[in-house]
Amino acid sequence: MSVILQVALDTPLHRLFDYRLATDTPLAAGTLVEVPFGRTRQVGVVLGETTASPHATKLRDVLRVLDDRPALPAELLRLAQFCAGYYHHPLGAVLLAALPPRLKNATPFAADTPWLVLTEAGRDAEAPARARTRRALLDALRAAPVARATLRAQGQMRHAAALVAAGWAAWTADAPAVAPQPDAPAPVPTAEQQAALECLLPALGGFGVHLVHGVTGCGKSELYLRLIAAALQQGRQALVLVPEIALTPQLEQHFRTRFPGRRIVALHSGLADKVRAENWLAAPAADVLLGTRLAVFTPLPRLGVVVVDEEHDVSFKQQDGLRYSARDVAIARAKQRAVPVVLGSATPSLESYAQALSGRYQLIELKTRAVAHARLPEIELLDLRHLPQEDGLTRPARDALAATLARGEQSLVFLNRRGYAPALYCPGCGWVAPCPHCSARLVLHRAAHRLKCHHCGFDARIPVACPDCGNPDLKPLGQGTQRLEETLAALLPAARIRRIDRDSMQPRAWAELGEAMRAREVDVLVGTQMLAKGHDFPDMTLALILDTDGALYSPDFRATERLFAQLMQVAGRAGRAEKPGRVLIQTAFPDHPLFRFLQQHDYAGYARTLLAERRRLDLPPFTRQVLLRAEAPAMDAALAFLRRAAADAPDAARIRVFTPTPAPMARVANLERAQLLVQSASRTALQAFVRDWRARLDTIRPRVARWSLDVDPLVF
DNA sequence: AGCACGCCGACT
DNA sequence: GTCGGCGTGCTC
Repeated sequence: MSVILQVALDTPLHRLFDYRLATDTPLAAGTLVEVPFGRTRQVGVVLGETTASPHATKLRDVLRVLDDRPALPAELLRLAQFCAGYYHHPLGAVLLAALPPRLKNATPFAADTPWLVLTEAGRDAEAPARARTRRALLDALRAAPVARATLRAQGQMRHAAALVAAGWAAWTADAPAVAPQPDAPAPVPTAEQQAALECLLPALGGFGVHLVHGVTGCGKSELYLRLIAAALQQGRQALVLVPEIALTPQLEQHFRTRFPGRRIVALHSGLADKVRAENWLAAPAADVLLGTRLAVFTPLPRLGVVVVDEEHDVSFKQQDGLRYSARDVAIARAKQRAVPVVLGSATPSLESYAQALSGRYQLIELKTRAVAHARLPEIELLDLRHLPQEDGLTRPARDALAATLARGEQSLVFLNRRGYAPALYCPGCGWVAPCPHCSARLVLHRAAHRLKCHHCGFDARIPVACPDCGNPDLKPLGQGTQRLEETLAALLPAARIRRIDRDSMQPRAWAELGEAMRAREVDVLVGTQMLAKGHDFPDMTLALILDTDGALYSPDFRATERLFAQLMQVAGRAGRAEKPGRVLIQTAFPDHPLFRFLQQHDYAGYARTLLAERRRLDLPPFTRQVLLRAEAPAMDAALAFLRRAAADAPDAARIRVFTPTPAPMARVANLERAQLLVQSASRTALQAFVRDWRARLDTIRPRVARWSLDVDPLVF
């Protein structure tokens, strides 16, 4: 007998494809199959069966049912369905984006054995006293099975192999249920944490979004751990999302010491394809799944609670392909599964904060630092209108750096401009090196002997002379992190200086940096916004912030918002120990209201002010950002089309289209780029408008080269 | 997205 | 005469 299968494929086409399959037993929805598609082969997901197809004459046969890997559970199909609708992305593309790369590959995947477990013989085995690592591993196994990936990460594969060879341990596909091992004792909660727990614990068992707004060092993690412990106690699973790979190993370690008897699995893009597939397959049996944004699409049959740490972090947004926000998908998933989701941040995103103020999310505020004696740092403004600068540094800034070094403490210098200098200019005629592909200026990278465009990636050699007047004496203009590093080296010859920016950091160098900081091998950290997130350095007592002024009065109000969050995070880095921290900010606009809130460490006040400002400007609450890229004639046609569609929208929808910056068009890589905000007072009207408009965009001529929809709505 | 088909300009 | 540019259309 043969059936017709409806298969979702990874194409930009918003429809399913029908295939014939000779079979007697029905295939479950979610089963993976390999099918011929055009002249290629593709892995697809079976979503249904029919007996008749409108494409009966074109039907081709399924090549293979991929029964070496489990079918996607219904739970995940539902989540993908939501994402496809919400992000206007083809269902097949969503489903295949959710799958780890190795499982998208049709070549047979040997279901592996990710868990190392203790054998009967190993239970009472005694490892030689001298083999300390082996003994420790044996003890760890007595408590709980350990994942292969963990052993690999800890460089313990050799010892694991030795235990297996001795017959004391074995690799298995599923970690067997372990003898219940008590969770490690939790520290005594502060009164604030206790109050927060009294709100959160009863929320287990039902959907709700809880926004934990807590200052740096307030003990948010302890709150997560207690909530997760409670969920685990009920036999449920926890999903924990963090913004960066760099944060997963240390967090994993933290969880492992707190929950020695639990199965903890990590998932992020830094894992090798095979490990990632193994962990994805191991997730249904795990207790805690810890990972970056991609972990939000992992099967978790007993999901009990979701935690999104640093919820404001932009790393949760995927910027290409399926442009999703893992934070928002996490909320959708929690809603589908009727479990609570906890969003935590010292500087919540405005959209989350607005939801909390309106009462749709529960707001939990932690205002005191849990770390003993920790005080919030003093924030001082250095007025650039009155203080002269030398190489971008004022006298008080220099003195503070020298004094901090003399005390043997660490400093951080924040300058959000990588490269040597943001421009190269000719003192003879005023020429400034422009990017030939876009409207930006080229940035001087002196060490690499290049001029680079930070917008479109254009890259050229440094010219030997001015192309306009022939002057060979071209000068760097302004300060970049590389030049600042040079200046600081001259100013503080004894200091050990480390630069942290996209040019200096290999993707996974954070752990090493943390080590170096703790070992006091670094005196001064210089860097860009990369410094604004992540790690705590206990002996950092000075943060110096340079050149914020561009973002202060940027026409894009979101730039100012981002700046505040960054400054808040950087300020939080200073003075976590008993030593008081100092934050110095060089600015020509000390009267800007942002600084008043910053000095009072009042993020909530700042957020409220911004939200009030938006209301005053009568911005409709629901916003979607649309990015278009096209050649000029196509862009004109697309914009006209969009405006007409907005004008034609029914009155109830009140669709508004506007460009957020005075100069919305920037030339990037020879394409016009337009950034548009589409707004409406009604979320559903906006959703319908965008879907309709998107579908018709494909039909306008000349064609739009590329377009994309930003991931999440701004709401206030 | 890929990939082929097809219709016009500049080359050995 | 053909090589190849990218506009248009198709994939069960």
